[in-house]
Amino acid sequence: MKFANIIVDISHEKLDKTFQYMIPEELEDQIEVGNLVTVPFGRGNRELSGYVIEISDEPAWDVSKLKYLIGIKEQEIKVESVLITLAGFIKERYGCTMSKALKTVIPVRESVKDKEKKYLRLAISREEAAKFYEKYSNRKNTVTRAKLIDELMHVEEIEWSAVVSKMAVSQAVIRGLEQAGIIKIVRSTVFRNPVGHYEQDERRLELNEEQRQVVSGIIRDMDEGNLKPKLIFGVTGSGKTEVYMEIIEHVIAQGKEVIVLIPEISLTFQTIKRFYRRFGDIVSIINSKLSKGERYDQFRRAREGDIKIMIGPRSALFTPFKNLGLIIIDEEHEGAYKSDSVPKYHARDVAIKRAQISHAAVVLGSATPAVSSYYHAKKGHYDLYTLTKRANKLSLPKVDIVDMRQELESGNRDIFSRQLKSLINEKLAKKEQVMLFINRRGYSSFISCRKCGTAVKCPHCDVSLTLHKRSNGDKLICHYCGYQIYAPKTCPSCGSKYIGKFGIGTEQVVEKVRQEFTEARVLRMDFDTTRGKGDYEAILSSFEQYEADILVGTQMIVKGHDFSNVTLVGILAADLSMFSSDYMAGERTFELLTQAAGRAGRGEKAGEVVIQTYNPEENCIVCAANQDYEHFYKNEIEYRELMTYPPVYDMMAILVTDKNEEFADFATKDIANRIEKSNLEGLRIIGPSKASISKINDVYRNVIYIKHPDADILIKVKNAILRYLDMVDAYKNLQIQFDFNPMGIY
DNA sequence: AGCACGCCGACT
DNA sequence: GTCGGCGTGCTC
Repeated sequence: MKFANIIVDISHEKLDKTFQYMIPEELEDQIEVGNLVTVPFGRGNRELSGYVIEISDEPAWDVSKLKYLIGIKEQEIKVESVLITLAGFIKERYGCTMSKALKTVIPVRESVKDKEKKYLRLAISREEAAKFYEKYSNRKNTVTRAKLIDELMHVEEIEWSAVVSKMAVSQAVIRGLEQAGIIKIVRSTVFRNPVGHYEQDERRLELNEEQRQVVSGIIRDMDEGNLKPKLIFGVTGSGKTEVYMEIIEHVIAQGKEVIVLIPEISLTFQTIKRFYRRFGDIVSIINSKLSKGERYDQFRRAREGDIKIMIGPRSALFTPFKNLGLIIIDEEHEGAYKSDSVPKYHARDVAIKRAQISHAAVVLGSATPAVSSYYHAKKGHYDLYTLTKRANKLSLPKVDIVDMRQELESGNRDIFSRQLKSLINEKLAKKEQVMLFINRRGYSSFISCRKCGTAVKCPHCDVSLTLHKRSNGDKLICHYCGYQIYAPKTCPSCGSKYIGKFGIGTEQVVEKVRQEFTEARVLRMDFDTTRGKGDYEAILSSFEQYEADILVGTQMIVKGHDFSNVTLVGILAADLSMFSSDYMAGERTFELLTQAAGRAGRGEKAGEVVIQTYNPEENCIVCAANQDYEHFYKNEIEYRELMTYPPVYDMMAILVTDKNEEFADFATKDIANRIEKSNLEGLRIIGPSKASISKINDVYRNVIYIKHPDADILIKVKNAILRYLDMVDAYKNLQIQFDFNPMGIY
């Protein structure tokens, strides 16, 4: 007798566990992990479907209470079984429930109505049709019938909609011919193709020597069965995409499939077009703008072998390819690869896992590799390939660091340094464009009292409210819970009139730019101005077409867009993201600055970059200015080693939240004590402490960090905590969340 | 989630 | 005495 552990296909917390069923003898050798099966469930034995996630020889439950599963719903399991194994990995490592993990991994079978396409065909032989054609064309009132038959005799099959719209044949005619048995209507489900159609274009760029070496090296590794992840460290403009395409071509030629991950933000029309041109219809994309139905279609096309290359963000990782050969992660350092909702998985780790299961290769690419990736490459866990030459022979921009403390000392209290100001004027005069980048994260514009110093905070969250200009009166909005009030005129805590906005946001920068450079046309790009569907592209293309002189924006302006006429990039405040005690702040700042600086001088004209900062000696800023990754890395990894932070140690954040502050505190302490008592060698515990945002939406947040060089130990601790919480009744409703190697600090 | 069971009030 | 209101708890 064999037993199957099954996750039932219902999304509810209470059912979020496995249920064990007996496997009928006749199904015993058919059932595998990954099978979709039907089971009797509950008192009424209603039939539910569920996934088999484990098969065992021993019952884990009172046998008299076990039922037999009914049958296998779908034979097609190979892909699902890979994905379910992947879900198991996600559940285990990132600490979520199995059904949550399954839901991220397997596309929900929505009630998707396939778009039906109707085609017309002849129902009779061509010779017979010719007779009818004769007959109809000789009559006066049946010319359209004749026309349609004639067409069908030549092309065999026409789309219904084309017949009606282009040939101006009415429905009555079609129906008449159908009833006469001359034509038939063929229905077929068509998959929605979000890309549209492109001509394949055989022209390709000639690879340079360096690119060729990387390509042949990686291909050789793959063919020899060395499936260690490959990291391509290629400077901006070194032609990584060309390298990817060569490797992809090799994999496709072997009859295998490819997943290409790119950060959502750089999923631009150009990128897609490039892939489409090279590989044609076997390419598809998914992105967050696709509807669930469209997305499901794409996955189904992949599973049915219609497409071989899937391009998309994080979630493209779960494309149900049956014979996956390669996963490429472009811009692998991007924070977007880490999910910010549960399960908080990192696409890089999950990709490596999936590749391992399917014996596929993983290629990571970046101009500024994540510290952890470079660390793994140096340790020999990844194979390192480098591209040092800029394929298009552009020179690096000239970067200056301006010490804003000195500006202040010499009496300039403006947000623009004198140098930046004069450079902007210079560029404007030359009819060149300028990008101004403001790092709004962690320093948005809030209102505070000059007298008592308190900032106006959200009553439900432990954050300052952010000022938003509105025509009907300025508002203060909480970015976490959405709470909003009209901006007060006096300080709510001391009543002082000296209350005002503090800090800078994009809106203020635009205002200041308009004051300072009255002639300049200014565009703003941030979260607020890109909410609509095509907003993002609209702003970029408008700037591209020189409809503005200055583009002011947040992080999103620095990612991957090349404007040939931009010759100056101003980084208004480089250090704003470094105020926190966040161990990744340096890495993020370095990446951001390097990327921002890289936006200048992408055309023929040389570029200039001004970095304004209050910490001009800070390592990440100096290295970013010099475009010196190696030096930055060396410094950063020393710090991580010293502090035993990832990637040197693995780290798990344990977030404990509850509406009742005392209870949350008590529970967190209790959990921390349990961990401490376990006395695991080498385990380091930080906390318990309040999260840096200690309250969101009236829920109190505490955090504990545990660190250990071995990720498996952390996972064991996590599982022990979960078991403990399950045992204690008082913790039944306690919310606990895990984050493995978090991208920052809570 | 969905269904049975159960413990109350208002009906034939 | 019975029908059905929804509140509660379980589902291998």
